[in-house]
Amino acid sequence: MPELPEVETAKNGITPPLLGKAIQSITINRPNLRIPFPKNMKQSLEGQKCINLRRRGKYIWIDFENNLTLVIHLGMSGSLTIDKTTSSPHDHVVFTIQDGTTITYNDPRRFGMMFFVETGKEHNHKAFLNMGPEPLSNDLNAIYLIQKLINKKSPIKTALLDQSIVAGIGNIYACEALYRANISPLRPSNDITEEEATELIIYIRDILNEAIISGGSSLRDHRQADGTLGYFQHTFDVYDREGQTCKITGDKIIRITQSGRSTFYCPEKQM
DNA sequence: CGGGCCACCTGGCGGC
DNA sequence: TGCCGCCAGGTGGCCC
Repeated sequence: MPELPEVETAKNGITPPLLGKAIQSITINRPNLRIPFPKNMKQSLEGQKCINLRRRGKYIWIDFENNLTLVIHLGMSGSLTIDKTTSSPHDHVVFTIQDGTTITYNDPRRFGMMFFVETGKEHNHKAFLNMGPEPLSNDLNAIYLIQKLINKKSPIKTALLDQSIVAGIGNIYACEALYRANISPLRPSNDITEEEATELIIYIRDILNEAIISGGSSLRDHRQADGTLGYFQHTFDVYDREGQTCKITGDKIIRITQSGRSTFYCPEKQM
């Protein structure tokens, strides 16, 4: 599921059942996801009360009373579900809350991960040390962005996927934001003007905010924590629309490959 | 050091 | 129907 809007949706979904409550028990069904589970994960969290939930980029941060923050990344196919009624071989971790509510982490491809950081020292961890600003905060602005792009020859689409430039943007929202901003994904990063950067940031924020309001995008049947489907995918302008017509120009949406990943765009609209 | 490529995994889909 | 290749919302290691 997981770019910023889907991660935000997942975090918001598990907040009501988890915030202010203690973990009663944890069942871990395999030794690892992309990396091994912390070997003390069960012992460290059982009986601990959750005191805050945060998000940084595509990572969820869950703070506990014992000064440990559980970091969860959903990889490509991870999801968190409250009181899941059907089980699957890919239900890797089940958190049972003090009132009996369960939160199940499911991840068929197992590209996700969980690890601990000391609360307040998150930024010392290598995952966050070099992470760029949150796109929905004022830390992302045109001056900053231009300065990051000025020495980059690689295409702007690739730069938007670089988490050290901006946090949380993935393949869908990079394509969609560039479409709205009328910027070709092929444009060299160092070719982007301050004016264009200003516009691009506005569209990045718009698209992420709209997706969050829609409950994120539900590709491949991915669901929100309460089991409902996000519906932002129905409003994609270019992503996964190869061969279909651009809603603005009427021309065909093209799919190309950049750095090994699909890019969708309208060559007539995006220059 | 920047950037491209590939590996990590499983599953769904289209083509033959 | 069945098999095979290709593709998938991410990240990071390796190699030029």
